[in-house]
Amino acid sequence: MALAQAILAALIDFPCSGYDLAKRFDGSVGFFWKASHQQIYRELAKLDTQGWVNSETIHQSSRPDKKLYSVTEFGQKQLVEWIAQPSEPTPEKEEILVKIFAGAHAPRTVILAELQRHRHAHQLRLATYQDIEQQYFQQPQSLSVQEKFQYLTLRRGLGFELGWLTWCDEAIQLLSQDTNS
Amino acid sequence: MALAQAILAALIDFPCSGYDLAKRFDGSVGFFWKASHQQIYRELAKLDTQGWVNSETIHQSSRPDKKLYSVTEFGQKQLVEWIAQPSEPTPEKEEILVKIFAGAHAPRTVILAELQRHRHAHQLRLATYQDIEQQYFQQPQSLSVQEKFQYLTLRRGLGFELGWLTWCDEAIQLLSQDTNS
DNA sequence: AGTGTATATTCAAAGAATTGCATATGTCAA
DNA sequence: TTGACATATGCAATTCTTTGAATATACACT
Repeated sequence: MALAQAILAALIDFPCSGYDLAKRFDGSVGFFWKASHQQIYRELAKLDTQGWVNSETIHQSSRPDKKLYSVTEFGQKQLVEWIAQPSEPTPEKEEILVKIFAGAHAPRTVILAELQRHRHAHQLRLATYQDIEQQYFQQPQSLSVQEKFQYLTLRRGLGFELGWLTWCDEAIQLLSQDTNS
Repeated sequence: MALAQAILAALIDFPCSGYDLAKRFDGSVGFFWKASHQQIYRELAKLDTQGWVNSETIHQSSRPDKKLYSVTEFGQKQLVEWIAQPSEPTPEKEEILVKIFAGAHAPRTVILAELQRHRHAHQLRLATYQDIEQQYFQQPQSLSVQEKFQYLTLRRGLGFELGWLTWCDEAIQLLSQDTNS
């Protein structure tokens, strides 16, 4: 499973606590690997016992104590080895496509409403990604190595959302033509 | 979980056995909802006890007996109700993007090789989808209702694969420019 | 004084998925 | 006749994920 590696990838440049990691997952890694805070805490504990990360308890006066996690050399080695192992494209699991597949058995209005909802959701995400692109990635040629890789994940996000948007429009158009079923 | 609904959707027009369903999942529904045969058998048994499907044991002389499953009226009602419930876009889980996110820590050649592998995989899938489009969906305007919905799932598949292909090319191009790290 | 929010971690139970195995029968080719 | 392959279904063990909590501190607002 790639959760361990997603955590290592997020932690490697910026050591932080489980709580911070969970928040970080909402903003960057989470765009392509979602994880709840429970998942993250459990995985961190496991990585700790395996020696892939180190933890250091930080006593805080104004807040609850926290554990600061950082990737060990061994952990980094494991991450690089995992990257080198060939992997298949992750199998798709798309609820909306299951709905469309069975769409002939539901009222047309229901299908169209659901398509509109999705269109809207993807529109919002697209706008978010476009904002990030505007703010941080104006000149793709002059990016640092780190930034180039981050830029590429953002580009994939943009492509995803644009693709969904285009498809939603196509679907709405095709299904609005006739009114039967 | 949408596995139950994916099974209903696949079964509703063509009643069949678990074995046939598993094969069917490889060819159509499986493009957007993967499931192993164990998953399918277990879920069918559950749907049977819940009354969402009926099963009829067919004795075969030349082959092992099989159970023919068909969706009940109650099952169909459940499916339509599920379709009407708003759902969020399925959270992404993409290993290759985790790899790219951590890409600065791995040798550039490894990253490029992995991108090439993915490019190839998506190329193959795109070709498959294009073949299906050529064979069955020449005139999108004159499709039956059933076919329209199937066509739309195919269109999403085409968009997916084309999007991946475009991104792989962009990534390979950007990462080939310099050779550091 | 009470309510809400942010920080910070963890447990327990249930549900889902994966992996590997086990069991049959029949056909076809080497 | 042996081995591989297609048909056909299922169990068991493990792992992974999800859901719903519980616990604790501190600050800000009303």
